[in-house]
Amino acid sequence: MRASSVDQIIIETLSKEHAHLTSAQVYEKIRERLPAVNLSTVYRALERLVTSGSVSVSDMGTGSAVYEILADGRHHHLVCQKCGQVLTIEDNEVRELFSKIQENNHFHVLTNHLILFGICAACQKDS
Amino acid sequence: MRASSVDQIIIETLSKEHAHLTSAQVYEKIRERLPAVNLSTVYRALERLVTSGSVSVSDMGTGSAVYEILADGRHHHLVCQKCGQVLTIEDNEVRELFSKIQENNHFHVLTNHLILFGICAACQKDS
DNA sequence: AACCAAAACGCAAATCTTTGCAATTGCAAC
DNA sequence: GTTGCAATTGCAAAGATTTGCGTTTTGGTT
Repeated sequence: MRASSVDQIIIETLSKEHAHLTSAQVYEKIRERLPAVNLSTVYRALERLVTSGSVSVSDMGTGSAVYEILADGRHHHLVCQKCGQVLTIEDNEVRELFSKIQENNHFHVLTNHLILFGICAACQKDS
Repeated sequence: MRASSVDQIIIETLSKEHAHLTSAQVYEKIRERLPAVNLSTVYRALERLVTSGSVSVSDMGTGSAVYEILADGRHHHLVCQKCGQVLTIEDNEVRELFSKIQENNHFHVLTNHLILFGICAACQKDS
């Protein structure tokens, strides 16, 4: 892989934001520095970064995928299907399962950002 | 929810197939019995069935989501990012994690079909 | 410095999925 | 049976993402 300026700027942007950004949001952000960049170039750069493991992509059920830098501690998310609330859970809650799956199946898990859908505590009470 | 004929036919179709079908494949199949049905109707019916828990949807990284009946024993998949091979793992390997997450976070997990990406044993040897 | 192959890019088109809206249908109460 | 309302549908358009292809850029080699 070559050092693409788009890749670098996306990493810098996502590192500064520390948030889930959609492709469109990433596109807008990096256009401040690369005004002529094309959206498909952003998609391809994001794909490279996800494959290389520096960025995570997740479908949180909002209609478009969201991207996030993976530099700081890994984490995962619980998305409430009723109220849309997003809970964050730490990686150690999940890593154990991944280890077992790796042992049992001789499969090296690369997925680094899990999204689980369900119902949060508050919405469970409501019903 | 009302008894939609499309919902019923999709369930019957997926039950017969016992496979991962794309929305386009579902569309073609049910057109044999409902020739005038619209693709967006199929999408909406699939969404209902997924929400109600009778069908699972997963992005296996093939460009389009795949749908599967959930009637028979639940299972999950490991997708090799090198060769594309799909391994099936049983629900008990995963249910334990879900239980812990439910306890720790008072969150009722509804996700019923997990897709984990990684590298299979064979491809690990190759590299 | 010139050259080459591979990687990245822009653009347009294709593909996949969702959505707004008006029309239709099914179910239940009357 | 008909009336009313909400769920479902078709259609067209919008939105999200991927892809083919010709061009440009990059990094390494001569």
